Amino acid sequence: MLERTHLAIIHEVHRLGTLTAAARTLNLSQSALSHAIRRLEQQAGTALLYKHGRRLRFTEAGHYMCGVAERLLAQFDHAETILGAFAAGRKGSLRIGVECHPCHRWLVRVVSPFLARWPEVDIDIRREFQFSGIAALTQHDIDMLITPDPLGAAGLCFTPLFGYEMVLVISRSHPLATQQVARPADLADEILLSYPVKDERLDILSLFFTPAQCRPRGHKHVEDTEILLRMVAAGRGISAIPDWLAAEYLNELPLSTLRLGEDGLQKQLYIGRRDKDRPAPFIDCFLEMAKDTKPAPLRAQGTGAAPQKS
Amino acid sequence: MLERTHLAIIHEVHRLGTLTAAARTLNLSQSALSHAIRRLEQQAGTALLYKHGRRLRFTEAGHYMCGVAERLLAQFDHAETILGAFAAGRKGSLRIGVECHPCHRWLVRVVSPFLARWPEVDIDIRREFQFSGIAALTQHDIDMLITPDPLGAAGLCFTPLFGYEMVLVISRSHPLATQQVARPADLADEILLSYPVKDERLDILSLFFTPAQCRPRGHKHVEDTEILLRMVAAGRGISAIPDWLAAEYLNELPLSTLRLGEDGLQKQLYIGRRDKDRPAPFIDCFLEMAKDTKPAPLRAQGTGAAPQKS
DNA sequence: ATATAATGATGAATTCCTTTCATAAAACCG
DNA sequence: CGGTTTTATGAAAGGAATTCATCATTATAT
Repeated sequence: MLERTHLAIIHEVHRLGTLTAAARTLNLSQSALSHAIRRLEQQAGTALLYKHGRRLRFTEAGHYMCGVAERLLAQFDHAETILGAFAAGRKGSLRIGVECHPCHRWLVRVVSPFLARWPEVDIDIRREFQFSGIAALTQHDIDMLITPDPLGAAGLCFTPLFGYEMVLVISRSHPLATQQVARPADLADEILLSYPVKDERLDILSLFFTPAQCRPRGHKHVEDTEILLRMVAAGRGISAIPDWLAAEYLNELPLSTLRLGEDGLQKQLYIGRRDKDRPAPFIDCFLEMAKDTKPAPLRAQGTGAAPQKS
Repeated sequence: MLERTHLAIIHEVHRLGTLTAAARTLNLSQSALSHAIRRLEQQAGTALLYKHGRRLRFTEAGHYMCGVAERLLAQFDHAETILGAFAAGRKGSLRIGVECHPCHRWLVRVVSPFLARWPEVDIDIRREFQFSGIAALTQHDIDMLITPDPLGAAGLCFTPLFGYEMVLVISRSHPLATQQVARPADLADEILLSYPVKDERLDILSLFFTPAQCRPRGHKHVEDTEILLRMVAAGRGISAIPDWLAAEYLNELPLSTLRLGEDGLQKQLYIGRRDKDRPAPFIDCFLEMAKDTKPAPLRAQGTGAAPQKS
């Protein structure tokens, strides 16, 4: 029967390349590993490793088991961590996924007081997901997901946090800076700057340009908000960001904001979790604190759309 | 350390409600389960079960472990199922190298029915090799190699697939189109069109021109068969392709085929693999299917050499 | 109430599986 | 060709899981 030790052995052999090295890190003899693998292979009826020179290589089945090992060992480790948290009289750990690039600043404002109040709870924030954030949540890779796109999935529930408006940011010296509203056609000759996210997850493309059958002239990815906005201020492109984020920068940089279309691009941020999770009190608490933390208030001094926000 | 057996015990106790019942389904004694849980609890430092009447109830931590058990056990089971599929030879992947540019159409005719028959086998076709196809095969970069040049290498074995003849294709309006046979000297003033392959791997050069100490006037590389033959038809060059491939195009394009030299340029296609590979049944099956798939039959209506094929 | 059945807990003994030890075989490296 | 590194293997040792026998507790039936 496949056991955790088998997975650990396979994982270490994969990581270190040799049985001998793996044996060292596992505090076992090389012989023990060799025997263990042999036994597993006999039970499974298929080889997992084969000798290539004096090293080992994985067969297809072996490679498959590597993947299994990586996933399962992580889950074992996590389970033991949580068990330790229970033992220590606290409740556990909270892994939060964020599918909203600019949300980082807001999230920090939620997490800081939470950590103070639950000193025993570990928070882990993840932004990269193998597939989607939803999948990560379903598969227990994370415990909560902050996202503007609450795609329905069985066993999940989403709570609205706050509404906001995606606004266009342009340099204050841009010809359009005097307008209140931007239309797709106005921007056909611009370079769009965005976070490095798939096109279909960029609202300005999917909800603004594409319906108007129109595209900006170019599209570049920028990781960092500060740099992105400095590039916009320098007239090297345009971008779309949440109104509250724009508000934070209107004092510092020569930027103007415009509404995207007549009605603006209205969005809503949600927090999702598995609905049949044990009701750990600190999870509920995090949710409450998140709901009570609105984005930094707008200072009504920029131009264009942002100040008119509801 | 948390082991699979712990999870199995917790899971069964949760499912059946009592240690005694769980012990029965697990083929263990009630005592074994009791001891195992006790050990785990001591290591974890927290209780998982507590007596309620003469039954057992789960603590918070125990409930959490139930969830972990359910998820992890399912993954263990699934992993073992897949491992069984590997062992039974149903699952795997087949990386096929092709050292024969025009073989693509033929290969598709082998692969399609194969995929239908082995739904769990993934096929990956590779045409570019860092060194040679033979090296790729020896180094386990591919699992099979389709090639007309079975260069001997230790540990490899080659199975013949079918014989064919490399024929010269020229435009039907070419002065030579009336002849049956082409000689190197006839072609000294032509532009040779070929797939982008090293000169030494082009049979028309190494087996036809070079022995006669003669070269065509020019040599250009073309990736695509269709385009190559259209260029030939337009009189922009000549080329050498397998007879069966030529046959497919003789109806569509104004082409003529000529035999290369008195005896023609006879070739044979082989399929090679490592001879001490664990004999996965789907590999043998692929080989059988490849042997049974002859190239599209010749339609004896072209001119020149092709119709005389053996 | 009391006997009876069902269930879990526990310590000691035992069994079985894992690990180690010692050694061989193979492969790489100068 | 030795020296070194690495894996494979059989036998022996060690240790952890399991069983056995028994007790304690609680529910159920009479």
